[in-house]
Amino acid sequence: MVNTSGGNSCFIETTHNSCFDLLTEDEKQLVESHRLVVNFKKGEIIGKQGSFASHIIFLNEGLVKVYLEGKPKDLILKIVPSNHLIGLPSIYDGNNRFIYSVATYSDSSVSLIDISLFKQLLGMNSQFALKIINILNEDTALIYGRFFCLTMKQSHGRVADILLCLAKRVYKKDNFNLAISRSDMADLTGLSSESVIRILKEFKDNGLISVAGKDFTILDTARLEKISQLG
Amino acid sequence: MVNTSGGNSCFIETTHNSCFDLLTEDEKQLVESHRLVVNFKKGEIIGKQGSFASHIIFLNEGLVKVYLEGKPKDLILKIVPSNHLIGLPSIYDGNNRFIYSVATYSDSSVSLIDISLFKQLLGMNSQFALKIINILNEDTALIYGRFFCLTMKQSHGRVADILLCLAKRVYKKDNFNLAISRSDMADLTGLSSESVIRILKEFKDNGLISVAGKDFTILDTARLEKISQLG
DNA sequence: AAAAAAAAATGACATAGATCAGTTTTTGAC
DNA sequence: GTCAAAAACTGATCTATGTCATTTTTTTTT
Repeated sequence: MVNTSGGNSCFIETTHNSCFDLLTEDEKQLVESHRLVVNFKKGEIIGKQGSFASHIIFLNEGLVKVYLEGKPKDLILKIVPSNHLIGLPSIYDGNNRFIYSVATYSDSSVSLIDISLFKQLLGMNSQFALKIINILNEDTALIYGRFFCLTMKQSHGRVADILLCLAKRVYKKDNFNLAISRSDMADLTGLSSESVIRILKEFKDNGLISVAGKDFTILDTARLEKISQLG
Repeated sequence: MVNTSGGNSCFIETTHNSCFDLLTEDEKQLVESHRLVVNFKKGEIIGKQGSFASHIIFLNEGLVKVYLEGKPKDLILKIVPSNHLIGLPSIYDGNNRFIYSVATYSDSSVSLIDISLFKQLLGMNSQFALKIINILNEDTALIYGRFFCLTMKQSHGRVADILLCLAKRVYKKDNFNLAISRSDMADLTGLSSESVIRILKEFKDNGLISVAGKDFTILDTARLEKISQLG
């Protein structure tokens, strides 16, 4: 199920909301009463790498990117859709820092859960802890896949990969109106925007996709998948 | 403490044996009685990506690499020294598969702990589970650092990085006799062995290090660190 | 609706690092 | 200690992709 090498490396489909089902009524109540709902506009930063992580983030609605800040360019670790937990790796014995930055692609709503409450729950409820371990491990598999993709595949493979990912996981259909810019796609693939544009044109010329502005249609999934494997 | 961007990306110093201290005497006994000790020679494969992960691995003695298998080249995720747990990400609700391969750099001894027993312990003992979450998160931070290093730094930075890592963490002194080959260093840095050799020569010519065969001495840590930052 | 700003597209060029084809050195076996 | 095999090294290319400079298109603002 979890595909490490070769495959697609976009984001996890399974949602994280179910983990709260493992809490007792009292524990749920505790979370509910300590939950803060905050809205963010497109492009805003929800969490900043290195800063004190006071809360675990649950994305109610929206689309965000999780990334490491770099001098010339950032490294996007993953895209996270709604109903996912963000910031779990900040749960760390030492100081609870954000190990990455989080910013919105579109208007988003998040619930903030106090990190010490969250740790308390983990220490109280081992079934909940086990579920969180599951979520962390699923995430790890995802990041490994992306790590592999960005270090071992070359440009065509990476673009094919991201196109398939967008179709299959984000929009769940073969034709979609892309919410992100070419420059975002460049960040996502670790390429320059010029390269992304050139490769998209190539794919278009070869009948793999049709592109008109932000309207994309995947025409030849099979061939794209082949290219994604190691092209 | 955990350095994500910029810094060194080799492996984690803190050992994992302490996590077992959180078990009760009965639980410890259970682990002890189900533990299998196995020895591996240099270059042998301990775990194979994709195969069924029946056990969690604890490295008693030795040095191993954890890597994703790739067609032309593998991607080394991390080097793991003794007293570390390996294979924790296999703890996954679905099928327990190895999400990576594990092979020895040198003769090694491991303890194998049945994965369902391990899961059982996690479900029983929430303090233990919390500790495992900590270990997973520390690991995640490490991998992020390496991900950043291999995607954002160029060749000189990567080689400087690995040299510093070897000196600081593996051998814990500035002069050491390297156990791994240039080709292993290439794998570790994601470069070709020719490039590694050329850069080592360059560093040598510039008085940053001295190299004679497998004997390395770090001469100018400060400058190497600068190069490692983003060179 | 016009003007300004941002994003997308295109072409020319530069370059980091891979690949290839060799030579030299080291290691290991008998 | 000799020979064979592997590893280390070197130099000459090659190529994928980034960078830069410019134009066209789209989006946003007024």
